[in-house]
Amino acid sequence: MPTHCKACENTDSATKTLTDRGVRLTVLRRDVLQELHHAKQPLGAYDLFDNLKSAGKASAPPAVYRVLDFLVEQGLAHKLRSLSAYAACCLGPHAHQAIFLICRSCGTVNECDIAAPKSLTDTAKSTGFRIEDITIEAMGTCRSCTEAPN
Amino acid sequence: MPTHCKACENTDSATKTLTDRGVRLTVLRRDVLQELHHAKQPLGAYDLFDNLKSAGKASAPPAVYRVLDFLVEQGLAHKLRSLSAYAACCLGPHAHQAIFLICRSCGTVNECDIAAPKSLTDTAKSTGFRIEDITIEAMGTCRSCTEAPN
DNA sequence: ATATCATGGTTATATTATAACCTTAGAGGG
DNA sequence: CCCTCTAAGGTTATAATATAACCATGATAT
Repeated sequence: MPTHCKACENTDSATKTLTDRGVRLTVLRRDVLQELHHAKQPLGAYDLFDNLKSAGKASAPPAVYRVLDFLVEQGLAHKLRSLSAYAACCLGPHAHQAIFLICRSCGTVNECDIAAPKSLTDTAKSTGFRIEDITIEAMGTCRSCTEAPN
Repeated sequence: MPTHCKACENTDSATKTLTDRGVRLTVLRRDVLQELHHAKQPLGAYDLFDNLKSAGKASAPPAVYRVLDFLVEQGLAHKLRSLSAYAACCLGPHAHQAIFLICRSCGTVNECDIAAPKSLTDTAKSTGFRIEDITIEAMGTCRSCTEAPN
């Protein structure tokens, strides 16, 4: 493994963010985050669990779920509800509205930093609904899978 | 039960749509749809199953899941991924982009008929991603729960 | 040093969803 | 009207996802 691994750099940078926030960065948390950063696709909680387990790094599912909740809370990972899976945030560790384009065919996910639709925030505002969390996910087929179907 | 039940009317209207489409409307499908229309909140597959089971109308979970898939396909119901639950579509049986405001506190859901954010469709177009299905859900707190917290 | 609290371990189980295979019943052709 | 074909549903078992509840450990702060 070369020194210049983009995924590791991302992990390091996220790690630094946590430290700066005064939040505790444990080995397990870092391991999970690292796995997510190295994955080409979102990983299910049990994918993560199995990997960490094999490496002698995780004990049981609850540990993994706790870490995932933590990472999502900290804005370092996202839960993709359409997949029941998790992905490292690739847009910086600030809270943001992320939108996902998920390819049904190859499973890759494209995270976009676009604002919530105005019509949505307008509706919320006019009905007095306080938005706390937005999920926006588009399932479909990415260009390369369209052009070179399996 | 009075003759003028809004939920029943909705069910009838949806029912008619199916018939017009030449799609088969079975007793089970109608029962599930009716349950969804009468529910104040989205129902989980097992909520539906338990209710139908008690009424001697359903056999086992797969039957319910099959009906739910069917109803979603036909645009008569929606799956709310944030809740792992299902709600009758209250906007007409045409395929449409629905957006949901889900109150964490009282569980009620507000279905809005707003278009997908332009920024999303633009991004998809520019990257060659073919969108097949969009999930947009906002979790939060509705006005009445904000004003009269439990 | 020790009390406190966040973290993780552990066991068990809840909840959501589907695979695989068989039976029934409705639609349509003869 | 009967037969065939197929869509729908029944049935059993199990997979996949997630959490409850309680205990052990180890960092932190005074």
